[in-house]
Amino acid sequence: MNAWIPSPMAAATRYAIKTLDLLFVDRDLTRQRTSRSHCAAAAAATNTCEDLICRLASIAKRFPGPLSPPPPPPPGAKPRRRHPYHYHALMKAFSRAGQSDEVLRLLRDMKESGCKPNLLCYTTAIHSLVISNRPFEAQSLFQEMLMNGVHPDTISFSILAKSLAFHLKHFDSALTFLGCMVKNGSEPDVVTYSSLIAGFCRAGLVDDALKMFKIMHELKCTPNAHTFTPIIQFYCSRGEIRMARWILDYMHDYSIVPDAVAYNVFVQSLCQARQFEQVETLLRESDENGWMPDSVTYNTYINGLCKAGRVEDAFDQLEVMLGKGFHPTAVTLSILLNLLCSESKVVQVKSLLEKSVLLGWFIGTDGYNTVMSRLSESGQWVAALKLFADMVKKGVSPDTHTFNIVINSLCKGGKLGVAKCMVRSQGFIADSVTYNILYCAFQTAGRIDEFHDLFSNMGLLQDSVTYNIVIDYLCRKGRYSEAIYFLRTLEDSFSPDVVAHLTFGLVKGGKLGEVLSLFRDMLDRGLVIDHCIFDSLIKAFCLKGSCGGMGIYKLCVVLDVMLGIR
DNA sequence: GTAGGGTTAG
Repeated sequence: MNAWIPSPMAAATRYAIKTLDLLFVDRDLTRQRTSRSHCAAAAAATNTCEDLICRLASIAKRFPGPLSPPPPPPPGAKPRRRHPYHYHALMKAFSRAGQSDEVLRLLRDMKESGCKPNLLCYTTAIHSLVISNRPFEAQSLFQEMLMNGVHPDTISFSILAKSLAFHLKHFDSALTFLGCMVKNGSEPDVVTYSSLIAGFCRAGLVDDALKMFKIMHELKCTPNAHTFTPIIQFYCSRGEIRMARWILDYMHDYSIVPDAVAYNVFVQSLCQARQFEQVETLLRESDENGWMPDSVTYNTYINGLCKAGRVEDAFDQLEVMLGKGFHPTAVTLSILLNLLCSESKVVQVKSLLEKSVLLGWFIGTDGYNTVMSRLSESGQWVAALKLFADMVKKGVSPDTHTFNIVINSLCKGGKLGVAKCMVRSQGFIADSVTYNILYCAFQTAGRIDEFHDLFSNMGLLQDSVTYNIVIDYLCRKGRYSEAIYFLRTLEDSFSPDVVAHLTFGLVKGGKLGEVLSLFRDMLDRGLVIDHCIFDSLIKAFCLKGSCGGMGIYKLCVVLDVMLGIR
C-alpha cells in the first residue's frame, strides 16, 4: 500500500487489505472465483464494449491526467508559527479534503500548545464535523466553544442550524435555535434561511419551506438562487416539471437570475422525463437567459442519455462538452464506467481499471466505487473485493462509500465477523448506509444482538431506509402488530415512504382492516395520504392478484377510505 | 489575512 494514503481511513484500509489476503485463500471463495458463470460472463464480450472502451481510452489520450490524484497533505504537518491564523489555514485544507479527524487533531494540538482557538478555528472545526455527517460531535464542540468564552456569530450559528435542519431533520430545534441567535444579537441572514429552506425541502416539507420564505420576505431579507434551488429541486424530484419551470420564470420576473446550479436541477428533471429536446432548447437559449452550462450540466445530460439507451447521443454530448473546454471530471468517468457496466461488460471494465496506469489515466475513488458497486450488485463480490485490493495498491484512497461496498460484499459472502471487525477498526467512519447493510445482514442471520452491540456507541445513524428494513422484516415474519407499533414509535411516525412500506406489507399479508385503521387515523390527524402510498398499495394489490374478480371490491373499499369518501 | 447555503455519477 502506498504510504501517502492519509488517515482517517488508513487503519481501516490496512485492516481490510490484511483481511482480503486471508480471504483469497478461503476455499469457498476460490471455488466461486473460478465458477463457470464467471467464465461465461468473460466470454460474452462483444464488439460494442470494445468500441466503448476504445473511445474511453482515446479520451484519456486527448486529456492526459485530467483526474490527477490530489496532493497528499503533509503527514503530521504543524504550522511554523503557533498563531490561530496558521492553524486555521491547515484546518480549512483538511476540512476541504473531508478529513475531520485531522481538523480535530489540529484543534487539540492548538489547545495543548497553549494557543487559544478563536471563533474562526472553532467555526471551521464545527463545519468540518457537520459536512462529515458528525452532527452530535459538532453540537458538543459548539458547547465547548461557548464554555471557553468564544461567542458565536451569524456564520457559526447558521452552520449548526443547518446541521439540525438539513442533516438531522430536527426542525423544531432548528427554529428554536434561530430564536437563540436573535437573542444573542446575531440576525439570521439569507444563508441561514436558505439552509433551513433546503432542509425543509429535502424532508419533503415544502409548505414549511414556503412559510420560511414568507418570513424572509417580511423581514426584507432578499432571497437569491440558493434560496430557490431547493424548492425547484423539491418539485423536480416529484416530476412536477411545470411547477419547477414556473419558479424559474418567477425568479426571472423578480430579477433573481437562476444560475447553472438551479438550471442543472431542472435539466436533471427533464432528463428523467426523457424530454431531451427540452434540454437542447434550454442549452441553446442559455446565453439569452443569462447562465452558462457547466460540467455538471453536461454530466447530467450525458447520464440521462446513457440511461435512456442513447449511447451515441451521449458520446456526441461528451464531444460538445470537451469542445467547450470542460475536462472530463470524476463524475463523467463514473457515468461512462457505469454505462460500460450496464452493458454487462463489468469484467472488461474491471480489467480496464487494472490497466488504467498503462492508459495514463488516473482513475480515482469514484471510478473504482462505481465498478466495485456494479460487480457486487451482479453477485461478483469476490471480484469487487479484488478490485478493492487493486485500488488500494495503486494508492487510491477509499472513502466511506468504498467501505460500504466492501462490507456489502463481505456480508453477501457470509463474512459477517470480518465486516464487523472492519467497522470497528480505527478510522472507519460509518454512515447510515453502513448501518443499513449490517442491520439487514445480521437480522437475516438471526444475530441482531451482535448488531446492536456494534452500533450502540455510534449515535443515531438510522434513516427511513432502516425503518423500511425493520418493517419489511416484521411483515415477512407475520409480526404485523409489531410493525404497526414500530411505525407509531418513530419520531416522524407517518413519513409517507415508511407508511407506503408498511401498507405494502399489510396488503400482502391480507391485513386490510389494519390498513383501513391506519389510513383513518392519518386522515383524523389531518395528514395527507401521499401518492407514493397510493402507488405502493396498488402494486401490492396487483401482486396479490386482487385486481380481478371479487378482490377488486376490497381494493375499492381501501381507495375510498384513502380518498376520504367512505 | 482567514469561516457558512442550493446541483450531477455510485
